[in-house]
Amino acid sequence: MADTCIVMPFKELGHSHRACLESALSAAEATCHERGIKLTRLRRLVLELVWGSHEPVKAYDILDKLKGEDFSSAPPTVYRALDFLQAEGMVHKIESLNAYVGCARPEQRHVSQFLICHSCGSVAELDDQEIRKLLAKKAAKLGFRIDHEMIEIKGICSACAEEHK
Amino acid sequence: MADTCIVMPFKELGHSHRACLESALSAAEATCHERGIKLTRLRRLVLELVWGSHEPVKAYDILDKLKGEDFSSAPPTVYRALDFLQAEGMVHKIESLNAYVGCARPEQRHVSQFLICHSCGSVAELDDQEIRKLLAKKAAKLGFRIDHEMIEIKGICSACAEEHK
DNA sequence: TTGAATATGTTATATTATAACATTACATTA
DNA sequence: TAATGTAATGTTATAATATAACATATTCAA
Repeated sequence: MADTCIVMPFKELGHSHRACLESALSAAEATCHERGIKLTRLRRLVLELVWGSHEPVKAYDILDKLKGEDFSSAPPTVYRALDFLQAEGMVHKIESLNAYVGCARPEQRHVSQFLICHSCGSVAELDDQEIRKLLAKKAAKLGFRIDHEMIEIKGICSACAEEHK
Repeated sequence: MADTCIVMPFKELGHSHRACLESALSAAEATCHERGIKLTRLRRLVLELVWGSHEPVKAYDILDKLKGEDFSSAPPTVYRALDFLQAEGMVHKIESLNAYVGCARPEQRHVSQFLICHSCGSVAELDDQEIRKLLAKKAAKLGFRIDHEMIEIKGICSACAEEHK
């Protein structure tokens, strides 16, 4: 199964979230620079807040946290920043949760499959060509042309399964 | 690809929606009878409204249509009916649209993959074992135990593709 | 330095969904 | 059939999510 790219694994033991966050921020900076777009202070801050954990973050929770900063904390502020970050692949929206997760690989456009642990709430992101190919094949069989795929799988991650054994 | 069960195809030329609706309602009646649960007048009406078309229907649109009937048209009325219908497999929620579609096979529990045409808005439903198996394999590889899968694919159905040729 | 484009602020409101408690309908059985 | 319990629905209020529309500020190129 060399086709499975794990864009973001479930958090492992000894995960340094500080390093994780910093790497995500530099990837975002680099990508913006490359694309000639701006990671403004607001956008960067929202991105940091989304990256606060590996659990999906809600727009209004971000909004609350913005209150400590010198930004307007009216809804459009955060939704606009999220729209930008989404469009640039720096965050993904989890549709079934109305929440957002950071993406570690904004520079590389990809199609994600999300695994969501409903015990610890954390999310892993895959970019699996085999899954995509199979879906494409099935769709083609029906004459359907795919533009966008939403795949969100809920269950229990291995760490949580261990714990409750 | 004998593994692909098309629970609900895209609407075909000459589709008789009257027959389609009636068949869905009898399937619902039969399933309720079998399970010893009640398809009350309200639930039946909401189910009919969801089955008004092959396009996902919004809760508040159903609510508006309830206004003509002698039911309360406060939100809980419709959400409760939808919750019941969902739990019994008579409707499915399309998470990426916050909307509901009818299911023609409530008697047979299944896992759906939805194809959503963003030109005509209509939805097809598959229950494809090959897709499920592949996802199960990928998840197992990561020690993830799947409880629930949401697969919503957006694109252009063949009829719409023909039309815009 | 001015004008166009982009980004953010602000106010209001739309949309989606649930909590909490009251009432009604209905089936069971004493 | 009256009493009782459960399921279903009604009602009021509010929570949670998201966008419209217009105002202001910033940036940057001409």
